[in-house]
Amino acid sequence: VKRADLSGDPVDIAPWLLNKVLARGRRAGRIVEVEAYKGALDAASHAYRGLTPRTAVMFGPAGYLYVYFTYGMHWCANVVCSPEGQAGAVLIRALAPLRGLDEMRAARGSVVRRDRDLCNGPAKLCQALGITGADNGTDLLARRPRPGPPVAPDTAGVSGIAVPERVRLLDDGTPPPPSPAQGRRIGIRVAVEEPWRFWVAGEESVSR
DNA sequence: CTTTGGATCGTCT
DNA sequence: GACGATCCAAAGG
Repeated sequence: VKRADLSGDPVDIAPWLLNKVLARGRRAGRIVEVEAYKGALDAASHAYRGLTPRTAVMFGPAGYLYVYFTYGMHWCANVVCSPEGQAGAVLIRALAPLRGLDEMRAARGSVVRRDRDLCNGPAKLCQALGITGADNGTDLLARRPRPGPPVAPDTAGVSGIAVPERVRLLDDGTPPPPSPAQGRRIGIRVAVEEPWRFWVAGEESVSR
């Protein structure tokens, strides 16, 4: 994935992101459901009211991860797609699990029975991949994990040097669906009518 | 399968 | 001080 491909109108970028891969360490899933948020042009966007500490990442360059906390307990992840000073983003709403299902299941808890329930929601996929506020501002296009200060036992490699598993956006060659399903966004109170949600038709891992 | 209500806290007014 | 780009358990069909 190239940064230029992610810089533009979120409504165009969103369907383009379908069938790309979101990965962290061994865990990976195919993006099957997204929503576009058009920043200053979109009353439902967190960036609608302008630059705040929370929304700062959205005002930066494209290809970075915007993570926010909601409902007092959940994290959700967005791909920033900002052409020149705009603050657009695409919310990742669901993944079809590809690899590291065992780690996902461990991270999600024993509640989950079916594989399709591991990542079929914006907060569920963050839980499955271990995405939290600590990942806000991550460059999704960075080639390699850079050595970081935090040396946690569970992330330390054989060498003893911490190798944080960073969230990445990958293209495994699967093209976006030629004609994705499209409809209204979910869970918002304003700009409800805009058809800026896109998903892979017939995919079972799309959110309920 | 669907519907309903509770949990819980960062963020901005 | 109000509310949210949600999830889950419980209960009913």
